[in-house]
Amino acid sequence: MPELPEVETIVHDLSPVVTGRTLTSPRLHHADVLRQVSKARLLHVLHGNRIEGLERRAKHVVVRLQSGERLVIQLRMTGSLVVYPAHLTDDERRYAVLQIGLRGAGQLVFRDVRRLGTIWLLDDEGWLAYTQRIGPEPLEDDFTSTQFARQMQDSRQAIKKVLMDQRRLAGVGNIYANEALFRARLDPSRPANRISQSQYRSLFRSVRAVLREAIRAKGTTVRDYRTGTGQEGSFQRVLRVYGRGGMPCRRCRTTLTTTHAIDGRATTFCWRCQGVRR
DNA sequence: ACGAGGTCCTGCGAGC
DNA sequence: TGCTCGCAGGACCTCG
Repeated sequence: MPELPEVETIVHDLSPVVTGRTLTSPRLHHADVLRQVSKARLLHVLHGNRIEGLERRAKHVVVRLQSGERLVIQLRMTGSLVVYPAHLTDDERRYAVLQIGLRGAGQLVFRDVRRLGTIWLLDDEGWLAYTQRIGPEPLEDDFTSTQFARQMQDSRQAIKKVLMDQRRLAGVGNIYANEALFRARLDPSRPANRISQSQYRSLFRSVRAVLREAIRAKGTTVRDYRTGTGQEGSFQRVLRVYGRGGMPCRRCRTTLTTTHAIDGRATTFCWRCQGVRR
């Protein structure tokens, strides 16, 4: 579920709460979420360790530990990360995958209903390999429209799919891909290698604008997503296309269309504004 | 090398 | 009411 703006919000909210805390009695309730680390090793490394900082890379939460390792959590569709008081209610314990005591500040809990989320424990070398597989961060100050176009333009695949390809660009998922393409007035199914440089400039600005606005709104809550303080985001109120199939285009009142033709994911667009052939 | 498609999970709402 | 089916914000892996 959470894409770049949601993870940015979670990290922003939780960072001041968890940074500098010593970790106590970690508990893992579902070992099937682990990648490249055993349960025994994860618990051993976490216990007594200290959180140096909380960061975001693409859609992933990165917990930097004093020991030098990084605990990486991919929230995927239904994952959430929340700090609860020391004792969890039954509701809070439900779907808990990993809970870690924070000395003096309750518990850090990774919850995930569908359990598609994953947990990684990486040393410097593992982290380097991990982060190098992911494309550039779209909101970095020095990221340019030219770089952006270079990441996409060699593919014959639909631009929407390419935009969501994490190896090409970090952090854009289905919601913001739909929104950015609408704003740039681009047909989501257009092959990436058939998009002009000026259209790439427009898409670049749209991607950055929509991500920034969504961060300001603390993310988009469709169902499960909550901020680090347990609140709903508010960007769902101003979505222009995502989830609005059958409703009128906010720009021209034409009925919006939803298809699953691109990579099997819900794609909503305005055929008139985005120049889609019917 | 690239792209298509399957897979990991559970919950929910629609439709019968 | 209760069942089945399809769908859901993601990313990885295998196959061709």
